Amino acid sequence: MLQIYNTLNRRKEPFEPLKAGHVGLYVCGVTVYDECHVGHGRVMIVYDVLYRHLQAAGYLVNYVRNITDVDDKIIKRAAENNVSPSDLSQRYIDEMHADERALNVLPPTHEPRATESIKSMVRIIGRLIDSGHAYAADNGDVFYSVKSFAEYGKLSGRKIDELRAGERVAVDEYKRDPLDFVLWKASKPDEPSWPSPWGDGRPGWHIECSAMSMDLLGEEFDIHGGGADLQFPHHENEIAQSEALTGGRFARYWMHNGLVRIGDEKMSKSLNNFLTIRDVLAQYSGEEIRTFIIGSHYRSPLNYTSEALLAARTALRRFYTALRGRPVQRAALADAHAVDPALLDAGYVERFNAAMDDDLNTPEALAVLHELANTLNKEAQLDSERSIRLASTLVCLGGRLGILDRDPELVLQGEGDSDGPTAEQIDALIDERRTAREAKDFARSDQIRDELAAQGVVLEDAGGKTTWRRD
RNA sequence: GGCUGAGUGGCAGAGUGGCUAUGCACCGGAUUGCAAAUCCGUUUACCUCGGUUCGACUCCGGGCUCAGCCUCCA
Repeated sequence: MLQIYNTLNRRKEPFEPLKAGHVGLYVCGVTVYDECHVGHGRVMIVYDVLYRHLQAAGYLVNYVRNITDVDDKIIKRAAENNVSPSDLSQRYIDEMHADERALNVLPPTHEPRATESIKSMVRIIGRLIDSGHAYAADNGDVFYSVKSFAEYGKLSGRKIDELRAGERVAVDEYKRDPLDFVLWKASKPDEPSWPSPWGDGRPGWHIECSAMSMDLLGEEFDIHGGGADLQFPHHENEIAQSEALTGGRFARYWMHNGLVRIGDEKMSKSLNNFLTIRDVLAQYSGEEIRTFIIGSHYRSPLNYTSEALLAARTALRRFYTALRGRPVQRAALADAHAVDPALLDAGYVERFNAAMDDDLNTPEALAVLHELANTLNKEAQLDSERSIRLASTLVCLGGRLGILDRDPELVLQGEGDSDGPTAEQIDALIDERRTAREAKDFARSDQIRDELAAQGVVLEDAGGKTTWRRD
């Protein structure tokens, strides 16, 4: 049974969905004013792995991940670039989708944009004002009254008094209390705006997620996820708005992924120390990035280093080497819910599931795959029944993590790699080398191997045959 | 200052109140014409000080160090 660490209670809890067999999952997506960086990539991948695991466990998952496409930064960046905010956000949405494809991230069930749910936001804000949880200020802004919600702080473990003592909240003359946050922002003349009972304006960030999640998942739903940096104030505010509105529970399980660091510091736009997914893709494959991400537990901080990326590359090469030449019925494994158990090794599947059920312990799951690869390597015969079953298990379980779904031959031979000799040239040299070896002309044979090695091509003689791969 | 969380072998990174994590690296061996890949074996741990316990890296408390949040942030 799946256990999830619930930030609300600070412990692992058995996952019990509201409605048997169904899961409503909401994840805070990105604000689209720039390219996605590795930290965004981690969110995409972590919840993609959760999505895949839930599906494999037989759940019908309604996975919602929003797009914030109205925001101060978008407006500012659009003005700088002399384009409309909607053109700017559309451009970065397209780029985000390209990044996701490169990282083998499945599209969520719904990907709502904030600008498509403005009516819901206005309705919610109106009700919050009616019930005394919000107030309209004289300048057209609407604020949420934090002290009107007794449980404020329950997610992040803060108390209103302590926050107040911090004295770091910006003072705003229109706020009744410095802790209050904006639900609706009056717009300036040249900014995007929508009509509302409080004048033309646009929504605050926090209300967007409450509106979109409730629109698509209902007032109460199963899992809400996002980066650890959103815990406070964003998620705290979502809870305050939503539970004040409905009087009931909002999300039942709160999941927070750890942040990506670089040089022991959080990778972020504001620190300007980020690498975009695109930057990294110039050097490493999406699958390598993905393997790097799932190599640590999702709640831990993760340091970005080239050593770690190279380690991920090595790990993948080991898996693909183990799979090379072994027949696998890929088609039969494609549908995660409907794999015939007879095709798989029950022991490894069980260990893998146990790791994943333990709050998505992907490093442990990966360790199981390494042991599986080891067992597979010991099975000398490529097409024995056992070999096929083990290889199928490796591919199937790898697929649950979103890796190992490519043709080993193509991966090892550097699919799409344009530098270096062509496959035909390599094959010709291998032929020549074989002739030399048969004549015991090892000088020539080694010369050919060295020349290819210098061009990044590694030859391997095994079982009387020579195979090659690009390094 | 307050609130979270973390400190594991050369590196990355799981986990457990007493039993091999795993991968990379290192060393030795098998295999190979030599390599590569693979297999086998070996070495190196649990921040610190107390407490609980027959026994703690694992539980409890103090300390130290680090990170995140308290302002937009995945």
